[in-house]
Amino acid sequence: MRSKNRASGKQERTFIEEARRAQLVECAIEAIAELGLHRASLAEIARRAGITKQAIFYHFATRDALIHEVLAVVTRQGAEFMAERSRRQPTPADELRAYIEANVEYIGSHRDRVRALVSIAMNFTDEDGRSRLLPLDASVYGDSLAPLQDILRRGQEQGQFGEFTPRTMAMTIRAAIDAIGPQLSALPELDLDGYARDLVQLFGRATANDERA
Amino acid sequence: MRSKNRASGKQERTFIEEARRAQLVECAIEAIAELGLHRASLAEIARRAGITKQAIFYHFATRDALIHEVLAVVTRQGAEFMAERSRRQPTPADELRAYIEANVEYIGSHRDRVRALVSIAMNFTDEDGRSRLLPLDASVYGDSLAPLQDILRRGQEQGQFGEFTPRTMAMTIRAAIDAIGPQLSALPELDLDGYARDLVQLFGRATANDERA
DNA sequence: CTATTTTTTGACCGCACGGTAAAAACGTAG
DNA sequence: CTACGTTTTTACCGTGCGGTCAAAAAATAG
Repeated sequence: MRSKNRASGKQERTFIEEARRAQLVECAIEAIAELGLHRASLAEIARRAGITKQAIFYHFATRDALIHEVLAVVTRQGAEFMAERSRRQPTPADELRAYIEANVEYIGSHRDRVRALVSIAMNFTDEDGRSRLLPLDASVYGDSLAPLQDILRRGQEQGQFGEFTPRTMAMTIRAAIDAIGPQLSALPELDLDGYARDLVQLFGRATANDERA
Repeated sequence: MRSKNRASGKQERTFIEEARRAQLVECAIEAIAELGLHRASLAEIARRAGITKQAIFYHFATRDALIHEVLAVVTRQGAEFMAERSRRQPTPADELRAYIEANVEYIGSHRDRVRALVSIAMNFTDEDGRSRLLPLDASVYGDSLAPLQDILRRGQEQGQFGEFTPRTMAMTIRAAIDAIGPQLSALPELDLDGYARDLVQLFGRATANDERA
């Protein structure tokens, strides 16, 4: 019984249910990446899954629930990817380089997911204009910025980095990275490796300590 | 007769019509900035103008026409603002500083317009996902970047700037500036003057010629 | 084979959207 | 006051949306 699952809170999901949920999430990602959030209707997502719209409601209570699941899946997978790539680096400058390279690589190899994420972040709003993503807003302007700011501060304390406002530097680095997504849509042949190299050089100079011997 | 105006192409618009059009554009800007493009329905815009939805069709053929007019008005006013502020500067480095400062100032003093512009740029799409803003896309990834790249190239030729890829540097500068909008929404108390100073310093270092005597 | 549970569908609903047509209100010149 | 052109409203359409409900179809268990 489903009601038993719900009541007990346990996720005794069937094999089929798990598979369908995963499939629907994937189809939602593709639809959102391709059409934007507000055009990715349940009918459209269902069509891509080879299912009727009404069947979605068996697996997800509302459309919002499906979108939230998309968010959860994408952010979790993104975190896993970044965790894999960010082996310990000897110095803050190396950490910064690794951070930029890993981010650019992720964006390049997961364009659909990034596109979908951006579309959701920008358009998943309440009846008023307020974002329904306080957790994500916090993650974008907090969690996601925090590790960067941490690297920058440590670099300054150790004298490897010069004087600057860590928050502004962190925001600028993230902005430069996040700008890649839209650019890829406009000009798909963009040389990502070269771009990453440019960014590493750019922010290497911007963070460098001028007063070095 | 209206048809006469249309047929001749002449804009013999009444005083009232001109005023209504301007009012509707302003209301549309506010609605889009507040609710996002897809929630800014004709009914909502009409409500803000104290008019019925159907009256809009007398002044604008379709909703798209109204949105396009919003775009035209905002971009034109923005260009006027920037033209005013960008007095000739003696060196490329000064030009770059002036460019950053003028942009940040504009964003700070026209938040609604910037928000609306961003929402339109991100969501004004065709039935497929393709942007309906080739002119704006060109302006965002071309026209708007071109003067920046121009400054950067001249600085390199004159030896005031060091070695870097002008396109990447220009993209990063624009990304840093454009990131202000979303940040303002999240934390409205942001110190814009300080932010502008930080950016000027940051990109001053990033563009500097290391091999200077 | 049958009974039961899980999964999917078909038929709807109410709603808000962009858009249309015709009539009413308004302003103004003769 | 009247006639005429301008502006706005009232009354509608058709469409697609998210969502509900009961019945049908697939699985699964006995």
